[in-house]
Amino acid sequence: MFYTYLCFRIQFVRMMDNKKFEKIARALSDASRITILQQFKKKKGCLYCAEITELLDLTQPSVSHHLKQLVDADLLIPEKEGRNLKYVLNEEVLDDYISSLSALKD
Amino acid sequence: MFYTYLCFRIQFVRMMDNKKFEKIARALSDASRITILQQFKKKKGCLYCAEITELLDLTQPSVSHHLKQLVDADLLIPEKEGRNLKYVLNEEVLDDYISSLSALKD
DNA sequence: TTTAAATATTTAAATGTTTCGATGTATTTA
DNA sequence: TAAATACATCGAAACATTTAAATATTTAAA
Repeated sequence: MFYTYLCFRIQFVRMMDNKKFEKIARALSDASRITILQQFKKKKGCLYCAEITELLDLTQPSVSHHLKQLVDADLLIPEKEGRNLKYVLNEEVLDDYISSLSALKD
Repeated sequence: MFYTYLCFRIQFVRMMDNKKFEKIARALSDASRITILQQFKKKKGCLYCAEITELLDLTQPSVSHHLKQLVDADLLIPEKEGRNLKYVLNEEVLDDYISSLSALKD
């Protein structure tokens, strides 16, 4: 006797308006910010502000500015830990953005 | 007797460098250009320059500028037809961009 | 071969972005 | 409580983008 399992995943896509889409695209349109996001892959989706500053060959105010763009676009979620700041990658917003892009093809 | 078909699609993902990714994201970070891309859904993936100019409440040179951004990012493929210009949505590049975004999550 | 139509380019003004130095604000440690 | 650490904000310079008016180019039609 065999059982066949059909596995699938339901993704609840929060529909994104154009303003939001534009903001995310703009946040993604900078070399430093792309570098930042790619680092999350290596650190299991969470990174500290200080680690990012080391990574980037930019001054601390510049890094702060870039992180603000990513947080304002909801791509990163900031979590305060004492006087340090931890950032978590917001995969849901990334998925919503991807869904909006896919919708352009239908 | 039953036959079960497992259907799948192999997508050949052309790996995209950060420069390219940045260019596409920037092309997508403007309200007018988002509006342009969304129109393709309604017109089966191809649109004429004149249709886009009507759509956009901008002067012809401005529209020309926006279309250039999208073409330079390879999101649109221009095809000359006499003195008209037809644009075709480049779904492959869109897929590559989506793949690069998905890769941020791994 | 003029003339008209469709699109591109140039130029310039207005606006937005990136960057850094200087400074401000929390928070922890001495 | 004073000093140190981590991060944010302000102000200004450099640079990029958006937009439109004017003009150029390409192609088709008269």
